[in-house]
Amino acid sequence: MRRYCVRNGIPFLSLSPNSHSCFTAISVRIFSNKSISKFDCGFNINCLDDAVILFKQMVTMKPLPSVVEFSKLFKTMINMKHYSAVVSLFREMQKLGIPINVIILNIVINSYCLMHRVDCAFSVLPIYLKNGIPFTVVTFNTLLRGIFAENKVKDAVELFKKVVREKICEPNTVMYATVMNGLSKRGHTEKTLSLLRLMEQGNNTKPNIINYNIIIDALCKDGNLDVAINLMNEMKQKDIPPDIVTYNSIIDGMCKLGEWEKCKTFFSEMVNLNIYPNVQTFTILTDGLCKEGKVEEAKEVMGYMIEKGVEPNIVTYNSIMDGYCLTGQLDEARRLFDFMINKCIEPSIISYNILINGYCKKKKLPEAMQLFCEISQKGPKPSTSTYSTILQGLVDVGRIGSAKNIYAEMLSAGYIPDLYTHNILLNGYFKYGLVEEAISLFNKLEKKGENTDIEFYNVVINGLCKNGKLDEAHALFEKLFSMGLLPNVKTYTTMINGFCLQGLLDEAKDMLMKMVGNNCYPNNVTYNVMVQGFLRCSRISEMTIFMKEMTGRGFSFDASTTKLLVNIIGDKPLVLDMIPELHLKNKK
DNA sequence: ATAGGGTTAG
Repeated sequence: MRRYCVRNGIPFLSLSPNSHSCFTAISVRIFSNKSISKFDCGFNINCLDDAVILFKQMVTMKPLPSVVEFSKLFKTMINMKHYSAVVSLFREMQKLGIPINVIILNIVINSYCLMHRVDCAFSVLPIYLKNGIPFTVVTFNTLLRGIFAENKVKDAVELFKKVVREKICEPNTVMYATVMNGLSKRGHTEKTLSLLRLMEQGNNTKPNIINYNIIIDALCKDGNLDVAINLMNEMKQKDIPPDIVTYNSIIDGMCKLGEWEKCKTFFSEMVNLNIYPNVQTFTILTDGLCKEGKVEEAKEVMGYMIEKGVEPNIVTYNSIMDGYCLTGQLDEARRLFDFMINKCIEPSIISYNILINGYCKKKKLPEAMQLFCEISQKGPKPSTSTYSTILQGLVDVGRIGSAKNIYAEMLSAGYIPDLYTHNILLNGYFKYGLVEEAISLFNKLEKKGENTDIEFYNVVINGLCKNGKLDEAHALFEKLFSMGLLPNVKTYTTMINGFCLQGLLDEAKDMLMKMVGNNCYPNNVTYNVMVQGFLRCSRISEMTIFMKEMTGRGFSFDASTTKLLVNIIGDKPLVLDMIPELHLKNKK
């Protein structure tokens, strides 16, 4: 029997079946992301070359290795992110007439999806038909994931409906989970919940713990903890006990609302149920505390977790470092950074990004730039986020020209800007009045038709409003619905503000009605924007009524409203007297 | 041998 063997990193065929250092093709052990110190523990594929060499050997073997071996190889290549190479090798297989099956085709589809080439993924479908290979639920599930990854929510939902309606395949819990996750991560919590309810009605697809966890996490991220906890109780009743993921989501939601007492309650509850907090649970706590500026308490949590035998990981340290940056303790952040290195925990690119961001937020651009240069010499490879962070820093100090240069540098270095990058740039262009530049970039990006989300449109709508192009902004807003993008509270608030700035109070009020009608509820910013609109138009009595509703719901005037009040009616005590609540707030 | 859930930075 022929066997594979590796010596000095070079794989070759061995005909010695009894050699201990050799493994059969079936038991080929392939390691990708984990680095392996010894070669004698199996067949290691550590780079693309290894994979290609192995492939070349495999295709010359007689008899040919089974398609299972090819699948394993391809999967390993996917783990190493060599997606396009998988496609090339697959083409090679086809050329050589090597038999294929549904699994290897699904893997090819996944490769295209991971390359963000859903269009190409679809072009694989005819190969199934030509070879008489039936699609499986995995085929469509992989496609759905790919479509969502390109933010094409509407297309994904359409495909899902088509699959169900035309009974192309029977959706299973995984497919529901994929669609639910795709929807929930893009703000469609309502639809995600509807899908859970739809699953409950069917006989074959009763929701499992993963389906519940997806919607619970989405609700928690929305701050809708009441509904999340109701669902958790529902799970318990249905004999699907919540697990560590469920509790971590709930605790994260509670932390972000600053509900520390409830955090503790759930923490105790999970421990009582023998679900032990893990490093993620504790990191949720350190992160939550740091985000509130309570870095010292976060450090106490870290001490506690170590006491309990749970080792902090890089995410934990990063969260605390970010806490230091947020509270302006940049030196402390830098100490911690060095501490990590001393503990042999290599700072990740995220650690660098946090520190760079810390400097940028303090407007210490030279320090930020220096760190940026440092990593290009040693340390982790900069990420798209690193560039975005620097861009944001430059935009914040008004250095649009430098930002443009860095952006160009980023492109020429082969980085693919993401939504954040473009949002920062567009926002910068609009903010400094480079409207032409902004619109031209927007048109270019929109023409590509992918990688846009609601935040992207929020930036553009806001920019148009602030630059006197309300009509264009409004038209874009209306277009969102036909694109399957759901305006969020920011979108509506931006439009309301746009109307208010032009004195179009009635349009602003209509928009407020519209958002509530679409199950999107005004937040503090929305209320403040409305109040400022009323103020600017001196519609004080309407404002008073509106304000009663606002304070009744627990919202209050923010700094910008107070400032406007001082400017407009600061010396008119008579008007102030008409607004008793405000009087109270100002005295506080 | 292929597809699904929770933590960090912009």
